[in-house]
Amino acid sequence: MASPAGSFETSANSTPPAAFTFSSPYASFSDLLAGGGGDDGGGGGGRSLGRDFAGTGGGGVPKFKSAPPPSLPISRPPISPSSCFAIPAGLSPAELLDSPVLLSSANILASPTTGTFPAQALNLRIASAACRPENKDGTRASSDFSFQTIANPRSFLPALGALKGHEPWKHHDAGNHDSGLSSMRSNIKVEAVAPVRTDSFEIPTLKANSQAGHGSAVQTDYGHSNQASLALKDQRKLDDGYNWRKYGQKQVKGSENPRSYYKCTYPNCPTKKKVERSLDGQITEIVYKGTHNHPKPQANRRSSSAAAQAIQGPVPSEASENSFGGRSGTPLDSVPTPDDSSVSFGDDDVDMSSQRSNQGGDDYEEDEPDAKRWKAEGESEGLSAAGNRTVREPRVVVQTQSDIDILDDGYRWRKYGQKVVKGNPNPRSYYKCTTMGCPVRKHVERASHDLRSVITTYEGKHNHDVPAARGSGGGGAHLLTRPQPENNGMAAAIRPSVMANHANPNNVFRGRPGASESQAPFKLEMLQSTGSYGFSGYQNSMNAYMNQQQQQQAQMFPNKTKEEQKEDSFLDSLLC
DNA sequence: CCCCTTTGACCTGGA
DNA sequence: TTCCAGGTCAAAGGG
Repeated sequence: MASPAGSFETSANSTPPAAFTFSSPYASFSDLLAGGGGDDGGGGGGRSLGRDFAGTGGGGVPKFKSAPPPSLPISRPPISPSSCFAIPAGLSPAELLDSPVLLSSANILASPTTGTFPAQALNLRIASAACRPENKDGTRASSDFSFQTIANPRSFLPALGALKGHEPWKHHDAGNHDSGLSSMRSNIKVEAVAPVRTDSFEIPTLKANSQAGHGSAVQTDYGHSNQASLALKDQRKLDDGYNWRKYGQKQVKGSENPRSYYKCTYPNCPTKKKVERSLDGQITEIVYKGTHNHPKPQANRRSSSAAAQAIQGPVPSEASENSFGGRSGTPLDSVPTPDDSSVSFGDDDVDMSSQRSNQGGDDYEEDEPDAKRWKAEGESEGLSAAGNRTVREPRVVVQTQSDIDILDDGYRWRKYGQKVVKGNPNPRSYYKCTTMGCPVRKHVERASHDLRSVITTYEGKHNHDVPAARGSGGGGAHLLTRPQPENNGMAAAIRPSVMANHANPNNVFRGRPGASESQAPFKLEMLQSTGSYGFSGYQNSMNAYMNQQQQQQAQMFPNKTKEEQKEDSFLDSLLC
């Protein structure tokens, strides 16, 4: 099966789907609204949801697979990472990635939900691609985009810790006390410490329209693409601080890359990971499953990672507090890095594992993104209050690439996995609602035929209100992730698809027309012409609702609010 | 001897 | 019911 990056690369190199272009027809989100996403190369015009899904089903996949291994257009190495990525002091690259700076172009396939690039897969694949031999014709594929990378993202950790790691425990304790729900899940919130976002250091940017305009000196070169660094990176990717035992390997259909299966060797630790390597040995994908229920092993562990650590060198101390309550043994272990996959996915490491262990589940892996697992979870979770029992009823939202910004549906999501599923070469990002005790998950993937279309499937019902919008005051950095009233009609259109199922009796949307249609998909047309669907009126309710929620949140999470305000103002300052 | 990888067979769930 | 694909098991072998 094609890997996410494989798809990305292929898309870039091979004949793209008709609907996929790298030169965005939309200068802005509002342009998209005006354009309606219909003039995207002839394939998208007036395209219906059904058509999109029909397209997703598979026809293109085999073609995808059959295509020769593409080479990613990479600008010429070597470029110093520092030269290709100038980040103001104190700025987390992760935040940068969430900022409109990197989302100004609709061409960039950022995470549909967070606006963050799927760097986990992306950077790995990019790294792989960078080392890939040239095309048969002796050239690297030309393209209008290139990738850059930060070879040693740890250099940004101080900023990361300063920005994102402040008071992580306090932050979550607040939430913990606030709920009578499971105490386990709420214990740790790693989003501020090692969220998926933090793995997004290596990012694609468009050569042609690199985010100038936003004051961020983002260049577009693939720095540190030499084999040595990549070898080290690969080593680190596998060597994420935990000890793994390989228990299987398979040749996955549709992909020339063998997939290896690893288990964490720690007793009773349910964590597994899949590692896919390209033929040249480069890691192309790492997918984590489950979460560690233990701290990382000490530095003197037997694994070869010691060597990597020696090379890595020490890391800021604040980062070490971010791992397992600061009990982490080594700097390396404790630092979330883009390459430290276990950490990047490991925001679940803590909360989920504790929950699991407390529940006495041995190999129960809540993070299993598969439908199977979800089903099992739905059966076993039972969940909190009666009436809140999870009903895994997929709801699907199709959005265009340019709608990435509105995929923030108001809830806060934590990415816990990613997987390439059959029928779609694009990776499916798995997210779960960060509100403790909330069973809702969603997975997001791009349509196989129209990379600008994003399919979001919601599972379960939120048992809480929509959290207060971060930076709702209009901070620049959140303009995209937190849509503003002028252009967030689609965001509002998305949100109720979740909220409609609220168990909260105070949910102001209870009476919203169509609220009972919990499974009714929001179609592309709905997203593109909100007015015709009466969402403009809904927006008013939405705004009112958000205000209400913000007030509540301000009372419930004063620290959090301050914290986020700090973040917002900080990010705002970067955009000035 | 221990730990790890390899690898073919087996299991399971979905179509 | 059958087929298929993904995931897992476990024996064998190597370092």
